[in-house]
Amino acid sequence: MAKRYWLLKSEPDAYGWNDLIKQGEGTWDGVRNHRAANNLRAMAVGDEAFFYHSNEGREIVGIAQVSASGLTDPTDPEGKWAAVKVTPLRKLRRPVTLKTIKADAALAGMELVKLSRLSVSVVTQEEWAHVLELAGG
DNA sequence: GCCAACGTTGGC
DNA sequence: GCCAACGTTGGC
Repeated sequence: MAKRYWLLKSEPDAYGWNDLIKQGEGTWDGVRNHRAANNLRAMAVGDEAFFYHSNEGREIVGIAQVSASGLTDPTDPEGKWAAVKVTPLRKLRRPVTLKTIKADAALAGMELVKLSRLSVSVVTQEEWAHVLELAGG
Protein backbone atom coordinates (compact mmCIF):
# COMPACT_ATOMS: atom_id res chain seq x y z
CA MET A 1 0.00 0.00 0.00
CA ALA A 2 1.14 3.50 -0.72
CA LYS A 3 2.55 5.61 2.02
CA ARG A 4 -0.04 7.46 4.02
CA TYR A 5 0.07 10.71 5.90
CA TRP A 6 -1.07 11.66 9.37
CA LEU A 7 -1.03 14.40 11.92
CA LEU A 8 -0.06 13.82 15.53
CA LYS A 9 -1.10 16.39 18.07
CA SER A 10 0.69 16.92 21.32
CA GLU A 11 0.94 19.53 24.00
CA PRO A 12 4.54 20.69 24.00
CA ASP A 13 4.40 20.92 27.79
CA ALA A 14 3.71 17.21 28.02
CA TYR A 15 5.62 15.94 25.02
CA GLY A 16 7.00 18.23 22.36
CA TRP A 17 9.06 17.94 19.23
CA ASN A 18 12.22 18.56 21.22
CA ASP A 19 11.40 15.63 23.49
CA LEU A 20 11.09 13.39 20.46
CA ILE A 21 14.44 14.62 19.16
CA LYS A 22 16.05 14.07 22.54
CA GLN A 23 14.74 10.54 22.89
CA GLY A 24 15.21 9.55 19.28
CA GLU A 25 12.02 7.54 19.30
CA GLY A 26 8.67 8.04 20.97
CA THR A 27 5.71 5.80 21.67
CA TRP A 28 2.39 7.33 20.74
CA ASP A 29 0.04 6.00 23.38
CA GLY A 30 -2.63 7.16 25.78
CA VAL A 31 -5.10 7.80 22.98
CA ARG A 32 -8.60 7.23 24.31
CA ASN A 33 -10.70 8.35 21.41
CA HIS A 34 -12.07 5.79 19.00
CA ARG A 35 -11.61 7.79 15.85
CA ALA A 36 -8.05 8.68 16.79
CA ALA A 37 -7.41 5.06 17.76
CA ASN A 38 -8.67 3.89 14.39
CA ASN A 39 -6.20 6.21 12.74
CA LEU A 40 -3.45 4.80 14.93
CA ARG A 41 -4.37 1.27 13.88
CA ALA A 42 -4.29 2.27 10.22
CA MET A 43 -0.72 3.50 10.44
CA ALA A 44 2.04 1.49 8.81
CA VAL A 45 5.79 1.55 9.25
CA GLY A 46 7.21 4.18 6.93
CA ASP A 47 4.15 6.41 6.99
CA GLU A 48 4.89 10.04 7.73
CA ALA A 49 3.14 12.31 10.18
CA PHE A 50 3.12 16.01 10.88
CA PHE A 51 3.98 16.81 14.46
CA TYR A 52 1.60 19.47 15.73
CA HIS A 53 1.93 21.47 18.91
CA SER A 54 -1.43 22.22 20.48
CA ASN A 55 -2.17 24.91 23.02
CA GLU A 56 1.25 26.49 22.93
CA GLY A 57 2.39 27.37 19.45
CA ARG A 58 -0.55 25.82 17.65
CA GLU A 59 1.56 24.93 14.69
CA ILE A 60 3.03 22.04 12.77
CA VAL A 61 6.68 21.96 13.69
CA GLY A 62 8.13 18.84 12.14
CA ILE A 63 7.71 15.52 10.43
CA ALA A 64 7.86 12.18 12.21
CA GLN A 65 7.99 8.73 10.68
CA VAL A 66 6.24 5.64 11.93
CA SER A 67 8.88 3.16 13.11
CA ALA A 68 6.59 0.52 14.62
CA SER A 69 2.88 0.00 14.14
CA GLY A 70 0.04 -2.13 15.45
CA LEU A 71 1.28 -2.03 19.02
CA THR A 72 -0.87 -2.41 22.10
CA ASP A 73 -0.97 0.67 24.25
CA PRO A 74 1.35 -0.04 27.20
CA THR A 75 -0.58 2.45 29.34
CA ASP A 76 -3.83 0.51 28.93
CA PRO A 77 -4.22 -2.24 31.55
CA GLU A 78 -6.90 -3.91 29.44
CA GLY A 79 -4.80 -3.89 26.31
CA LYS A 80 -7.63 -2.71 24.11
CA TRP A 81 -6.13 0.50 22.82
CA ALA A 82 -3.53 0.89 20.11
CA ALA A 83 -0.16 2.59 19.95
CA VAL A 84 2.64 3.23 17.46
CA LYS A 85 6.24 4.33 17.66
CA VAL A 86 7.63 7.27 15.75
CA THR A 87 11.03 8.74 15.06
CA PRO A 88 11.76 12.35 14.15
CA LEU A 89 12.40 12.75 10.43
CA ARG A 90 13.04 16.44 10.08
CA LYS A 91 11.95 19.83 11.30
CA LEU A 92 9.96 22.06 9.00
CA ARG A 93 11.84 25.01 7.54
CA ARG A 94 8.99 27.24 8.67
CA PRO A 95 6.34 26.06 11.14
CA VAL A 96 2.84 26.12 9.70
CA THR A 97 0.39 27.64 12.15
CA LEU A 98 -3.22 26.70 12.66
CA LYS A 99 -4.10 30.21 11.64
CA THR A 100 -2.42 29.70 8.29
CA ILE A 101 -4.11 26.35 7.81
CA LYS A 102 -7.55 27.77 8.57
CA ALA A 103 -7.01 30.69 6.25
CA ASP A 104 -6.06 28.41 3.37
CA ALA A 105 -8.97 27.14 1.29
CA ALA A 106 -6.98 24.11 0.17
CA LEU A 107 -6.62 23.00 3.78
CA ALA A 108 -10.07 23.87 5.07
CA GLY A 109 -11.14 20.24 4.79
CA MET A 110 -8.39 18.87 6.99
CA GLU A 111 -9.50 16.61 9.79
CA LEU A 112 -7.45 18.80 12.09
CA VAL A 113 -9.73 21.73 11.25
CA LYS A 114 -13.00 19.85 11.19
CA LEU A 115 -12.38 17.83 14.33
CA SER A 116 -10.19 20.10 16.34
CA ARG A 117 -10.08 17.84 19.36
CA LEU A 118 -8.83 14.78 17.52
CA SER A 119 -5.30 13.93 18.62
CA VAL A 120 -4.50 11.70 15.65
CA SER A 121 -5.89 12.73 12.30
CA VAL A 122 -5.68 11.90 8.62
CA VAL A 123 -3.83 14.09 6.14
CA THR A 124 -4.45 13.57 2.43
CA GLN A 125 -1.60 13.54 -0.03
CA GLU A 126 -2.79 16.86 -1.45
CA GLU A 127 -2.95 18.45 1.98
CA TRP A 128 0.47 17.06 2.83
CA ALA A 129 2.04 18.56 -0.27
CA HIS A 130 0.32 21.86 0.32
CA VAL A 131 1.51 22.16 3.92
CA LEU A 132 5.04 21.36 2.82
CA GLU A 133 4.84 24.20 0.31
CA LEU A 134 3.72 26.57 3.06
CA ALA A 135 6.62 25.35 5.18
CA GLY A 136 9.06 26.32 2.48
CA GLY A 137 9.80 22.77 1.44
C1' DG B 1 -10.42 32.52 31.76
C1' DC B 2 -14.12 31.51 28.67
C1' DC B 3 -16.61 28.70 25.77
C1' DA B 4 -17.68 25.48 21.88
C1' DA B 5 -17.37 20.78 20.49
C1' DC B 6 -17.46 16.33 21.60
C1' DG B 7 -17.51 12.05 24.48
C1' DT B 8 -19.21 9.63 28.42
C1' DT B 9 -22.22 8.64 32.11
C1' DG B 10 -26.35 7.70 34.38
C1' DG B 11 -31.35 8.29 35.25
C1' DC B 12 -35.47 7.05 33.36
C1' DG C 1 -32.55 3.45 23.92
C1' DC C 2 -33.02 8.42 24.78
C1' DC C 3 -31.26 12.48 26.53
C1' DA C 4 -29.65 15.73 30.10
C1' DA C 5 -25.68 16.58 32.85
C1' DC C 6 -21.09 16.62 33.29
C1' DG C 7 -16.00 16.36 32.12
C1' DT C 8 -12.27 17.18 28.89
C1' DT C 9 -9.90 19.22 25.14
C1' DG C 10 -8.19 22.96 22.84
C1' DG C 11 -8.82 27.42 20.32
C1' DC C 12 -9.35 32.08 21.29
